[in-house]
Amino acid sequence: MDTRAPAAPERTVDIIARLQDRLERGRGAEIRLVESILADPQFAAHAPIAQIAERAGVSEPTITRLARGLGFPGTREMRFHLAQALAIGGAYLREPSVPAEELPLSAQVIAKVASGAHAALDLMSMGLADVDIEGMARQICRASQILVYGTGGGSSFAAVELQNRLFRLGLHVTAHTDPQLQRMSASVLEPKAVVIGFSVSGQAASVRDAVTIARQYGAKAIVVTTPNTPLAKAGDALLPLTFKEDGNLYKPSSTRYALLEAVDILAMATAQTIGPKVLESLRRVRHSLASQNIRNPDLPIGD
Amino acid sequence: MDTRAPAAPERTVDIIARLQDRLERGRGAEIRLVESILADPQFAAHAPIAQIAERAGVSEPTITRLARGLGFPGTREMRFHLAQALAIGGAYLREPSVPAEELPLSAQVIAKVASGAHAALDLMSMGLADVDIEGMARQICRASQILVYGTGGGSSFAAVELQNRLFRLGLHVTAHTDPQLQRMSASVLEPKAVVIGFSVSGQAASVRDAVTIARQYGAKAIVVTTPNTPLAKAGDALLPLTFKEDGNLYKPSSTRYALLEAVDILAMATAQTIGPKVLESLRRVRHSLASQNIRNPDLPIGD
DNA sequence: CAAATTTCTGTAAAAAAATTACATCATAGG
DNA sequence: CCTATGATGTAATTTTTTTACAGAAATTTG
Repeated sequence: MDTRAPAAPERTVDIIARLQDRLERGRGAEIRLVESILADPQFAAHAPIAQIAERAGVSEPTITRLARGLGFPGTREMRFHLAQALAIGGAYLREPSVPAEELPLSAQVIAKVASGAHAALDLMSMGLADVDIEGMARQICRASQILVYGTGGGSSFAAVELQNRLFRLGLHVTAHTDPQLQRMSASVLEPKAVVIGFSVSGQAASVRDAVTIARQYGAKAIVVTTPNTPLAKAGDALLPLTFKEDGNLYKPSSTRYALLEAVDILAMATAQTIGPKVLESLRRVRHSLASQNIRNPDLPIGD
Repeated sequence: MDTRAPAAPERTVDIIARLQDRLERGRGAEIRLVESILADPQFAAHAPIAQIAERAGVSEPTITRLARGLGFPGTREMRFHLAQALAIGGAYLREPSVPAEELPLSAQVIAKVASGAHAALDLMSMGLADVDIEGMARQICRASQILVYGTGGGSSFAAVELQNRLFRLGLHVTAHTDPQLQRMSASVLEPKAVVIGFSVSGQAASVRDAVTIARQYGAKAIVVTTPNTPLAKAGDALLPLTFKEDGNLYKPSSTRYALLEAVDILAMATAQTIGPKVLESLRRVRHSLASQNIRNPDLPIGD
């Protein structure tokens, strides 16, 4: 029997992304198979394995092996996930194969934006596999004060958003998007402060300076940025930002979705580390809003 | 052999509705089976037929018969449609394929955030099928002035973000997150202005007021909000916000991803409507940043 | 550069799953 | 109360999937 344990599946990433990933890594027969599945996923989702194998020019066991390789227990599970991906992402599958010109403009725009966003999230998730997020969360919730830095469209947005998420947890957090304020605030830190620096490019000088200054005064620095950049090297702990721009100039950068994911992951991990007592803080935030005009408890906190 | 031609499948009606229909019409064993499938469609969509039969307390052929009765050639097809229906219904959206308890905390957090984000995007995309985004884009790019309103965490974030995206296109756009400024600015609009109002709840009084005031002065109003809410009724054109909160209190609301998608769709559609001359505006924005420290042309504009 | 080892991949056999054929049982109509 | 129709289960059959194994290809090592 083949006793290799199935490779750890990339559990958070959708099946199409995983299949595309295999195109790079895989070998002969598997590549033919994956190409064939991606070329007509609809077919692969219903057809018996024998027919899929025939079309792809591979043997039947290769299909079972692919399913296992992707982390599924068998082909039935792989089919299930393929069917779901098709239902959802008809648009975002195989961008090039759909002659975009034939669709109405609205549908094209939706497809482009959604596929870019999904792809950005998937890529980001994949790069996070070996990151010690728990450790970062522990540092954040032990900090006496938290300063978040980010400059420029995407990064300042992420910094502000992280401030919004962390203050709800009852933490002392301040975001600075102004370069001067970043350097200034870093030089008057409390002891046991933690700073968090965002920069997509990893080049933002003010953020790097602020991080460096903060560390000189004994603060810990978490940086959310592209690996092997000046900022990445300046921090204590790196949350790597993985992204790929698609060069569509009309479409806003999908990297913002990856940044938002990074923010949410830090915020959620911190909330869980603090534990149930954050629920009280969240309840109070909600309560203060309830006095306004928002009654539905299913709505997100704060509109 | 059973020579009855399979009944023509009701392609227009989804499988869940058809199953519910069977509950009325059907007989003993079939009813038990359908009840069992509807109780846990997840399971029915991937379990082997033998297990489904056992749970429902029916024999295996009954399942094949049900599938035929619904108009499918066999159980494989029924499974396929069930999986798709589940995906669309949002009951199951890119859940990790492995029980969460076995994963380390970090991986759980990543999985929760990522699957929530994917789900929010998918749900949003689906609700956009019949929306006249082109029309909205035309109005935006013809406007003499654009005012964007949003109050509260998610909605103000979206308003500011849309401002960021539209000013890059060379448009005259201002976002207001302050309730007083919203009402005030709406009452001093230029002729041929367009206002865009964001509210997740659809209840935000200041946004609704501003939209109403703006329309009294002849401006067109696009609203991005939940259908059938006060704000939705107050606008000229609705970009419907479709979302479902999952009740995980530790996780930041995934609805922000849907808002970001709405922003990007409006921005991209507008950019395309304006056409190639926006590229010049975008180039200038980039150029002004290049004088700073950012050299890599693959990076998103503005970090 | 050849030998050895590891990794792929197909064939064929086995196991599992789904379907068919048929017998039985229940039920509605006479 | 019997008969006829249709529903349901059992068992046999067919189809589909998976496993086991062996040969081929690729990679590493001496």
